[in-house]
Amino acid sequence: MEAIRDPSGPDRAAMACHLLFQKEVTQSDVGKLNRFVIPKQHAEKHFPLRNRTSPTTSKGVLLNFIDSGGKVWRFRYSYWNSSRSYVLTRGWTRFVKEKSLRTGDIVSFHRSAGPEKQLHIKCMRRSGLSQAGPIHPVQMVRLFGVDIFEVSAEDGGGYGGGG
Amino acid sequence: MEAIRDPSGPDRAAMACHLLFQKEVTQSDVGKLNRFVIPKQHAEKHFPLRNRTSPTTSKGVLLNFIDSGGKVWRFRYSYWNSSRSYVLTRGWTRFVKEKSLRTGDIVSFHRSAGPEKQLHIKCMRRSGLSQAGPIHPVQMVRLFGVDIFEVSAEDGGGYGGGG
DNA sequence: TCGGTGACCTGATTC
DNA sequence: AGAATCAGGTCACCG
Repeated sequence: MEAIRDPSGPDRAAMACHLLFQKEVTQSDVGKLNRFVIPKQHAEKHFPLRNRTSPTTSKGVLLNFIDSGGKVWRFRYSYWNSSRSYVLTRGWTRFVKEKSLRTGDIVSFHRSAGPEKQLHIKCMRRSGLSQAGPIHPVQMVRLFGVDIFEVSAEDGGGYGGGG
Repeated sequence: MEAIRDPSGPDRAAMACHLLFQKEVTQSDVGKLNRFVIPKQHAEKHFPLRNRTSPTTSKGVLLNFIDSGGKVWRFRYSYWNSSRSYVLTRGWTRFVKEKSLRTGDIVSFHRSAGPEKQLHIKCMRRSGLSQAGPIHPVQMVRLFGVDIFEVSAEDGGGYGGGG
């Protein structure tokens, strides 16, 4: 397994997703802190918590993401005033465990191109030619077609599949 | 420790303060734990957090202390259930750094005798005849007159200068 | 009572 | 040089 492109052609389901952003997970993201920090520029662009009518959405929201196997993951997403950072909290640790996420792995967030605007989450082993590729924790599902490097054409967040 | 009296006579500003208590700081007090443990008997006597109307002041309070140079230091003061201890947390590390506090140094807490009841904080190098005396981090201010050994006549805590 | 979660904090680093 | 970011921490609450 040396490339993340599937030589047989792009995965059709993946093709329907725009990449929003991806992040190399840190030790803290997969450790005992039970939270995943979303870099601010991505958070504010794709998962806005504030708007002009409600500038302080302090309690956060629940977001649903679909993984490569079709399983729905519901994460609590909120803003921490103290560190001025956006985080996924409740539900995140379960995802880390089931996917066996480790430091250096890549997690990517996507939104389906169709009218549903469903959010998707994918992950793959940390890069390195000998090991790059999707993580197959339980189910063997082919994923990560060419869309992994697609530049998102979407602007101005909003949730199609949240809550 | 016997050399902390200023032989030239009591400092007038210091005279206006009652000594509440003093503590020799530990490694933990000046290390990476970012907290200063206040011995329970002193904490409960001088900085009470609980009262009959509000038995659980879990969030703690902010206390202002004036140092020998007139600078105001605001510390968060709270009770940690896990260790059953009273601690200064937020703001403490900055004090440690600015004063160059080291293990064995003495930190003392005072309350002004006037109607304002302002809290004061002072510190001095660890004892040892060759080095006892006030710490002069930046400004050279004479401090620590005879009141250092004055027994506080105040009882029953309460904050004159907090928050 | 203890693990999961929420909120808060800080320093190194970056910008 | 001051402000912002965020990785890596803390403790409190709750079931």
